Amino acid sequence: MSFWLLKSEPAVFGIKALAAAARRTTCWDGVRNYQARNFMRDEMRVGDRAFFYHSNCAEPGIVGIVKIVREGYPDHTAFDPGDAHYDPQSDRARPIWYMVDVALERKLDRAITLSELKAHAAGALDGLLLLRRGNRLSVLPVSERHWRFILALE
DNA sequence: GCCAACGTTGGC
DNA sequence: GCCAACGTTGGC
Repeated sequence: MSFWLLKSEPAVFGIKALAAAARRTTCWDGVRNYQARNFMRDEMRVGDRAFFYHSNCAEPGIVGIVKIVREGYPDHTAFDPGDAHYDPQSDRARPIWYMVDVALERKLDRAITLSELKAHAAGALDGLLLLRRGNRLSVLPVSERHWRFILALE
């Protein structure tokens, strides 16, 4: 089993929206970055776990845990001219963008904020991609060692 | 293939 | 709202 971190803006789709979704499940659509796509298309497996991270908000941080319930498949929002993530380069015969389905496993008892994670940047969380300067990846792997450490902070 | 311009991300 | 970082685009 592998571990991941998925970013989402709470104003767009936060943990509350996921908790309210049918079967507490959603497709992780709209990712338009090749590296992030490759992780979803090629590496995520059913049963993998991911941190649900709130970005671009007052208090960025990890707020929940989700599990991957469906492996990479074409992101249909790329085919829809009315969708904000429409990409005319992508079509059903040759899809460019992929997504996975995730289900909420649980909300954390408390949010683990970015500033709290940063406090360990030079120690136990050295190498965590989220903390790399200027990191903008919205889907990124987390080592098992880092996963366990972060959960112990909760 | 280089690289400047541009758009987006995301913390603050 | 600002701005640094960085991915993408497109002219050459």
